[in-house]
Amino acid sequence: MSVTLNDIADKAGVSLATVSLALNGNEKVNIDTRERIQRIAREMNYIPNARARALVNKSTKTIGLVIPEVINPFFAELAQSIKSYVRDKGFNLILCSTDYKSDEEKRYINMFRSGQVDGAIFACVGDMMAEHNQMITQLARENVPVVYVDRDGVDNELIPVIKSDLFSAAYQAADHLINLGHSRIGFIGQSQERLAGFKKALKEAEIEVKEQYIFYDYLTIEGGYLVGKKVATMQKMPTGLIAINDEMAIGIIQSLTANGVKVPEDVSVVGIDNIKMANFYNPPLTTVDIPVEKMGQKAAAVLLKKIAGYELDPTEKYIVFPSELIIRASTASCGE
Amino acid sequence: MSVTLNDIADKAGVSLATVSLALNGNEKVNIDTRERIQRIAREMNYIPNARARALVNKSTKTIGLVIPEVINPFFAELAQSIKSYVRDKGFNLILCSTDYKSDEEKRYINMFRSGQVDGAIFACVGDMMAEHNQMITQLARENVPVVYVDRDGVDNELIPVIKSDLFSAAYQAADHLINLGHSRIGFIGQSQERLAGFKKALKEAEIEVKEQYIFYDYLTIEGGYLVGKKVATMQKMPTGLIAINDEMAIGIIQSLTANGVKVPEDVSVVGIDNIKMANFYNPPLTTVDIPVEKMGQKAAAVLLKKIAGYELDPTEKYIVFPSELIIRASTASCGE
DNA sequence: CTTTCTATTTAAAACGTTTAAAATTCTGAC
DNA sequence: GTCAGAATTTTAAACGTTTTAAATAGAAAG
Repeated sequence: MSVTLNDIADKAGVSLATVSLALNGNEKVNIDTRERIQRIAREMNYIPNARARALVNKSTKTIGLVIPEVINPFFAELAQSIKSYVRDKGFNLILCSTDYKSDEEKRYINMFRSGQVDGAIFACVGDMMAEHNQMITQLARENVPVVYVDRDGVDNELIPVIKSDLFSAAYQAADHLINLGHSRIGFIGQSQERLAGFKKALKEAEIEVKEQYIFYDYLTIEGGYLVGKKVATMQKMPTGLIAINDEMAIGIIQSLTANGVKVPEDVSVVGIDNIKMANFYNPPLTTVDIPVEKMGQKAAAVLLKKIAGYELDPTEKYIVFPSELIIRASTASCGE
Repeated sequence: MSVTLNDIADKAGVSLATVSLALNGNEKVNIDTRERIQRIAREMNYIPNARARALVNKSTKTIGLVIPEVINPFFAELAQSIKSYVRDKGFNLILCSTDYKSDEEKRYINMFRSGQVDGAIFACVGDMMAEHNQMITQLARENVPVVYVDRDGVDNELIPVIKSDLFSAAYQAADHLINLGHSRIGFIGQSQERLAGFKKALKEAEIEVKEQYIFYDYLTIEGGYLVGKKVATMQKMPTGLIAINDEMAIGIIQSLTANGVKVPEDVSVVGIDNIKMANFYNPPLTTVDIPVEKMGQKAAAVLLKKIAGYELDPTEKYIVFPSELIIRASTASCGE
């Protein structure tokens, strides 16, 4: 159907090898022949067959990105930045969203094992069952380059980690609320590391951590909405709330407002991530900025370096990006 | 490095062909041999090489999705729904975002021509230069299955179209504002079809279309923000505004609010798309629902049908999904 | 013990490239 | 005109599967 090297060879009256060499710009083939072949190839509208190339080069020029979902703006931005980076280097991105299902993740891992990609980035969150991590480690042992984003691994030598400072992000958020005079502060999310940062800040301020102010709902807008509902019906509401991501924060604010609780007058809410919408929400969201774009770029750079076969610098095996508090209008001094 | 059919053949003491047949569950190979080979393959941790398979099967079990950007929730949802659908059928999704650049789109088209995917969905918006459409048509002629989403093509026989009723969406939005008593109505966006729907509604109500109320900014939150700024400084503001997508609507509301113009008291704003955030925004956004998820599924279904080599039903060559007005709190009766 | 089927296995080609090594052609020097 | 060496071209293997056609083994029947 489509034009092959052989077709060109026939038309040009040379061997297939010469054509291949010529089209790859090999200096060994005579300049006249080379240009003639290139012209003929152009005329015949030749496009090299990627599948055949992949087989012999042992490379598909494609990398896999595993995330829980695309709808989540944090991961969308991550995907965007990784895509831009790798594309500049001639790679494509296979988007692998798991919908938080471990079976999906396993399927992707097996796909990666089959050589369909040259490397992979895992940016999944949530409770990582041992089995996944083992499978991913196994994958890496089979010499498929892998990097983790915002997810800790067992062996950074094998799988480098690029992450944000989860601990500090939560600490900064809590610290901000404490400085505003809040003492009944809640936390919503499932991240151990962030919870630890939160607790540290409270402890330093000698504020007791109240279990009833800690929620473990889904990390979505809807999850946040549910939490807001619960909070609104408490006899003694917290006056400050920290959500593990901006989407939840928005859901919380929305349901608080719907239930007659004013933000920030009655309750202050802080998000984490600083997604684009945070700045455009009503009220504009106080949040902790995570440099997703930079993280994505770095993760991509490290992955491509591994794919190219270079040794990583020791500093590239575990990179932590700092977070930054962004004060907007969803937080205010404690009114009590 | 990794285990091949040959390795298994050696260990099992049979030929490579037998192994291949056995692992594919071919009934011709003796049940005992078959099970023995399967066991050995399992023990050796065998995974078939996707690259080799792709070459001989002339299929990568991968499809390409071209969209302007992932960050845009509309396209994120589209991507999500297409991904889920095709994955159930054993395909993977290569995410191709163009950042609205035509060169990027061309690069992707060439990649598709090289056989890196089994088919492609183009969901790009904006001004489609003739050159792209020609290249895509050419791609389709070379027997790469292609479908368009929300984008018209020249030849639906060659490239089926799955779209929402762009015209009616704008008509419904305008009609809603008119019913609320508005007569100074603005329109923001770059879609000819939608603009036509908008104009039709005004014409039916015998309202004049004012050029100064029509804006052609970027289809992003920031674009909306700029429009809002412009509107807020007009001596005679429109009292109703229709944005081509919800993100712009949100940007508009945000800048209007920041400039002391109240929504919906002073100005009513209608979006289009009904993204998740629309329901959680403050105020909740009146918008026109586009059934993205269904559209994505349908597009995927049609594409896979083409890939499988089936003829499409005549009804599958041009499918229009209806839109639905969702009234929330960003619109109100005209106060004047 | 042939013969004829059937059941099972295998050899070999094909997919479309890349590339190392071998073969050929060309050059200039003697 | 020969020869060494360089320049150019070609042969052939390799990548790891799938699949068709051919080969072999086994069983049943005469």
